[in-house]
Amino acid sequence: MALQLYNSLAREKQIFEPINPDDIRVYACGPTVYNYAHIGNARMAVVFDLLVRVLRHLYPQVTYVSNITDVDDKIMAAARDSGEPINAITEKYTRIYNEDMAALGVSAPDIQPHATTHIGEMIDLIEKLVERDHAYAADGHVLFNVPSYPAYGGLSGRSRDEQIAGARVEVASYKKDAADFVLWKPSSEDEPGWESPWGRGRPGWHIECSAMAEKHLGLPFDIHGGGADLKFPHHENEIAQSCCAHGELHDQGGFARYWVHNGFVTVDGEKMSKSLGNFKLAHDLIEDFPGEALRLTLLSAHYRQPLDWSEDKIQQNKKTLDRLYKTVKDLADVADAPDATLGDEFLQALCDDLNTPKALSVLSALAKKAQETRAPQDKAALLQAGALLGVLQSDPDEWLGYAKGGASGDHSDIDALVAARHQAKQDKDWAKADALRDELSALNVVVEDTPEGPKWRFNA
RNA sequence: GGCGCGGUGGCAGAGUGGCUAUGCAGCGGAUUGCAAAUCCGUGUACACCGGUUCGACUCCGGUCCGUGCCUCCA
Repeated sequence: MALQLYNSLAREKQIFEPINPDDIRVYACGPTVYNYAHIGNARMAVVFDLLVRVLRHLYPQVTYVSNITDVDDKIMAAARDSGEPINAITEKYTRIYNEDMAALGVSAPDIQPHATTHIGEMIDLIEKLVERDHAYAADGHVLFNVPSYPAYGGLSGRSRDEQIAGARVEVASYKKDAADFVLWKPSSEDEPGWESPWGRGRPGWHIECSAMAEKHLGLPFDIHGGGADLKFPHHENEIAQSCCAHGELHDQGGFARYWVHNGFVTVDGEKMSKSLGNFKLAHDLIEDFPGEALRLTLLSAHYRQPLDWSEDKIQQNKKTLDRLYKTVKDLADVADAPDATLGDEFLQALCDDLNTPKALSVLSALAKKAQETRAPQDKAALLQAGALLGVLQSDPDEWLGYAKGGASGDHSDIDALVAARHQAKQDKDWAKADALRDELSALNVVVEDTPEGPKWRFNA
């Protein structure tokens, strides 16, 4: 089945044609690790996790690289503010990021390169750019000369003149052109730095992704992604650096063929951002809600659309999962069908530029069908569809609260109340039975009468 | 100002030139001592104004509103 992706570079949906169908190569810009990731950051991780899952379903091998930016002025500022060493901060937040994303069902990338371990590759790349007259050293800095790359601006769709007209920042005096950007900058003694042909310094932001993508994937590779706000300047600059370093002055696809950008998470219609203070940390949310409910919420809108975040929406998606898990529980005695294949309609939805809302509607239809037919292949189709989305993989008893937390909890009191109510029912003492139900409700316990006798669970 | 995206039923959210999206919530019914679950039924939705068309929510033009990027940003 043909995968279609909206390619930001072409500004249209295109059929994905791999460079080498035997190894699909994907790069997504990862976090700068100086504090907790918010749910907007998590959206990118979940979206690209899904894209990689779909690619793995379609192709025999996928190499997914997503970096950790562990050298950055914001990290230095965080270190100053907290008094902690820089590497303590970056290690801490890298670990937390990976844990939090795992809680959202995000599989680890195949390779998670750190910027600080690729300084040599960055210096090599900068040297190439200097040799080819695309970059120049000035005042301890090395800058990329934007006018040397005529195709500049192709991704974000703005000419160089437009950028200058809109420039909000003061232009440093050492720049030849207002649009030029930093590849390397000097570090003072108390700042992290590496020896280079231009003295002790550290890389600018954009060069790391060019260097790491090239090292781990080779050029050109298939798909490069990230949040929509990275289109300009970050991705624009990556393209400029990588294409110019290799003499690809005209083909913007000389770096990556397809550019995929996810939309923002908003709050009350406004972009979630650290400066507005309207952000929700993934780390906090996973304390309060199941990761799967958060993941489903992130997938409930198409990835390129804005997603307005609210607790109500999480609850709604949790209820959807509750219903689906009830279906799975219902089908517990239906045999597995290991050789069953994923339904076409479901895969088609995801192959249409990751149309997750459509896919979710198919998922509901699959659940309904499986419930009706109780056929092994229908059950398998439901579970496989869930697996591709990264949901519905927990134990339904666990999810629904029937699993009572193993040996840790003593529930003899609840068992006694349930038994007493059952006895009252046998005696047709409805008043007493209802009173006991109320007591149990107060303990957050739901009792369900089934043909096999009463069952109870904690109200999740 | 430049470039872009969007306005769909109570809410969320796809999609299509003519045929039920779907989910959550609600309503009616079946079932149930009660409840839960399940099943059946149930909504004359596509910002506004023009145009094209046999027919537009879907295409074109305009208007209004919201929102994003324009070198911190997923």
